Amino acid sequence: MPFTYDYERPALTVDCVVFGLDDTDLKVALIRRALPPFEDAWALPGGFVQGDETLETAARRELLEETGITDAYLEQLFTFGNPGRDPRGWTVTVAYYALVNLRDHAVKGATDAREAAWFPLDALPDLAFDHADILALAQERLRGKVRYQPVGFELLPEKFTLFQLQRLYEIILGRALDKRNFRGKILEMGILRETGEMQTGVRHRAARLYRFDTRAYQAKTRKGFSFEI
Amino acid sequence: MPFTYDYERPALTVDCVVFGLDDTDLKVALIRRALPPFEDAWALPGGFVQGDETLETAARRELLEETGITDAYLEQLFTFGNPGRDPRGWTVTVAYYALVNLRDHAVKGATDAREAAWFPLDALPDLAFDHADILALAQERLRGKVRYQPVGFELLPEKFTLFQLQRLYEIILGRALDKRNFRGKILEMGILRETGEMQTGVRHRAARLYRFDTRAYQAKTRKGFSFEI
DNA sequence: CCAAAAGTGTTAAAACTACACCCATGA
DNA sequence: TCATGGGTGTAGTTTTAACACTTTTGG
Repeated sequence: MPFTYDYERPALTVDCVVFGLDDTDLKVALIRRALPPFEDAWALPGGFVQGDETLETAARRELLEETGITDAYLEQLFTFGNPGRDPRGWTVTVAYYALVNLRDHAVKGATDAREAAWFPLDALPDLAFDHADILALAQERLRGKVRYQPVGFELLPEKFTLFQLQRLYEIILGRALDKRNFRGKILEMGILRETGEMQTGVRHRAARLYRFDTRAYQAKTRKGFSFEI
Repeated sequence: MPFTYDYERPALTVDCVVFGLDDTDLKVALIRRALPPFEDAWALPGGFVQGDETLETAARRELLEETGITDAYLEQLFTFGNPGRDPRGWTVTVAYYALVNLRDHAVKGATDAREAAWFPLDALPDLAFDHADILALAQERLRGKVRYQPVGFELLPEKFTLFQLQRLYEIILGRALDKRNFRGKILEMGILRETGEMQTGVRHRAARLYRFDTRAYQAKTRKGFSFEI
């Protein structure tokens, strides 16, 4: 059943840049395309938006269908609409970026009979369409955002050590941070709560586990506090 | 000549939130709609994107056609695609915000036989579609952006006094700033150049006129400088 | 002479930076 | 016993915030 319009209309897609963090790297989830164009090339998970869903709903749906990821932190990044960005014709894509923790979303992805894998940012394959541009913009946005909003926690498990948090910032910002200064500053903010639990199964002294205290953060934010690393 | 597709496609529009600054207020350019839906209601300037132009090109074209504004600072804001946001059917809009100085773009706008006018942000009329949401988001984005990037200058004439610049920040941020601290900080940055000229036609002591020094800013930025008010 | 903004320094408090050692644990 | 991170305090420096008066100009 075809659709007919008086004027030319674009195809509308969403694409997701999914960041995950492991012990040493920031990684991105990519899928291998099963169909032309760019058949067999790696690409961002994404697909066509349906007329009865919001853009964010479409992004979450595609994320689930193509990588098995649910409940990710998701935020709109930018809309790419250059003529010529898709060889099939006029296609506009609304790009999102997502933050997940790699432990929970470790090896899923083959759900939709498509191959999916995590790639470290410094060893990316060639990407389909203008997905390399989208990814570069997402990385830049993440670097900017992480300093002024507590989004980094989305990349960690619910309970985490201060060292994990520090390493997260070091990886994203690309520079070393001073341990004592970092710990002092972040604890001073009063937006972490001790869980009372300790790390287990590590081959060094066990660290305290903290949790991000959303309520405290929101309360402080209303009183003029602003997060900054 | 109709266009036929296998799947449903959205209509794609751009909308522009154009900010202008006068002596006391931040204002927004609105146009009065000539056609249904929302006939005679005030709305953001904008319109349909064509298949052979970029999104930004479309935004600039609509801005020119509907308000006569050219050469504005323009930046993509957010894409709104909720089903139901347009009573005519599935319509996705890529919103931009623009910064212009009101002196140069004072009373134009009636170009396209449409009524256009500047409204202060605290006395807005009811707006068509979800344009009130778009405008609110643009204002929030501007408030955030202006502190970390030197975009405020786009709202001023090319040559401006330090007092004009300070008032700009006071208006956008909504709080008073200390004169000596502000002047010290901004001059310290080394991104303003004295023009050697003075204000004329004011009924008080004439102030020095400065110009934003793009080259100095870029050079400093490459060396790690980062703008912050 | 009045109103309005121009222009100009200092000081106290707060925030930031750099820096080093002992402790606990599992391999 | 060794490697790995856990955990802790201080001093010097820099940045920020608060604060008031004289000057110039046009009306």
